[in-house]
Amino acid sequence: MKPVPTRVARKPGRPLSFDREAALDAAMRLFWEQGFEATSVAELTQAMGVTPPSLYAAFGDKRSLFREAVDHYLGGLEPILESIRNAATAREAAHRLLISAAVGDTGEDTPPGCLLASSIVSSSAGAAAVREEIAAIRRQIETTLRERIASDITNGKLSASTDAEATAGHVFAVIQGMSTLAKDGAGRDKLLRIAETAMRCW
Amino acid sequence: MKPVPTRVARKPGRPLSFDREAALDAAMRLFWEQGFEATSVAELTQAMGVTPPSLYAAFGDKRSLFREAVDHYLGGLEPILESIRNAATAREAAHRLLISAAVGDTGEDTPPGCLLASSIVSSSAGAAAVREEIAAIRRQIETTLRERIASDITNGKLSASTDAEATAGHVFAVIQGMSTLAKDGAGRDKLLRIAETAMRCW
DNA sequence: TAATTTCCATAGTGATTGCTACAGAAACTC
DNA sequence: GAGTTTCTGTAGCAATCACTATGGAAATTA
Repeated sequence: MKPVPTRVARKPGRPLSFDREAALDAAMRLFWEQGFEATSVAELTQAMGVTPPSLYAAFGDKRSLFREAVDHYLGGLEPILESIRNAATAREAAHRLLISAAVGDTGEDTPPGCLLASSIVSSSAGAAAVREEIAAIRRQIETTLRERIASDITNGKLSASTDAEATAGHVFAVIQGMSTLAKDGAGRDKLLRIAETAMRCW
Repeated sequence: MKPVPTRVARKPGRPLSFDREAALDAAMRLFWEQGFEATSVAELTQAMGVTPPSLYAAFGDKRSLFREAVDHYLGGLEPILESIRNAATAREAAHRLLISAAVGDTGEDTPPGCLLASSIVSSSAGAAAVREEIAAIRRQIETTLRERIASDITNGKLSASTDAEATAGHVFAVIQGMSTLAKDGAGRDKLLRIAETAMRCW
């Protein structure tokens, strides 16, 4: 059998005239800074360097673009959950989450705060469905941490009197809160010290 | 001199046909639930039982109404700051703040979460000024708590190695975060246990 | 080159945004 | 009652919202 010539998988017709990844990154930054509802499609097209029809052809509607931006921000949800499950101890998992949040909230060339924590905390009735999607992601991370804590309790690594739900909830509350503090002007050093303070209750 | 008859201070002309306080309360609840930007004036007028011209005559514009709603929510900022300053210890002040937040975030006939914490965390460029006003209130409360902690350090009630800024920031982060957790479905019991967990780092 | 396929720019859709002009109704003072 | 003052309801303002129909340009394959 003659080998089929390795054809470059190229679709017929005119190719995209813009860098899809770069455009998505620009959209992510805008959502990160202003939130989902406060960011208009007009602002998005301008920041992405793309006209409205191209945006809708490439990303669907505003909600789909936002979902993709969130995924682009997280770099996939599953790796995050896995890193929690695979940490040596629950305490270390929590510690890493807090430090990552503090650092991520105060990047030099990214908006302050956390996209996941701040882009839809309140919403109009119309955007309630989008809000719930993001809330589900937040809850998934929290749940995974709670299960990791519960696992350490069973293994004896943590005191049997530990309240897994409250401990995970506390870590998560601090993460959410640090995002607002960052948006209100707090710097990386302060956030890192808050993270260390939060770890003292373990 | 004949005493001037104690005249009831009544303005001439037709009086307001609606209860200003009740209308403000309705507006507060809507802002509390949906946030500042996601709440439209049309929704407000409907919930308040008032037509647009009456709303604007009584409260100015949407921003002024929001400011008044925030004040109505807090019951004045100064009493809160005073209760922090007058607490027996900084620790007790923090404890009370956390418990009040947990309880306030989970009222039975009020929206979940905290108006101050969740109504403008992100905003469009146009509402950035309003956002900053609320951020200033948040910072004032945090600063007052930090000063109360610093005071206890000087008095020897707290270890000299205590990081006042990080400790106050931690309390504040938990308060902000609990609001999001409440909006995501957490109940009062869970929030109260998170508050107790947060106090363990003292 | 011809045919095909896809993308892009212009322009505009109806709906909603915060806000207000206008006219008339209502409650006051005298 | 007359006159004044203020509030209310209708109706609509320009601007913006998310989104799209259409015609033509561009890059492909054959």
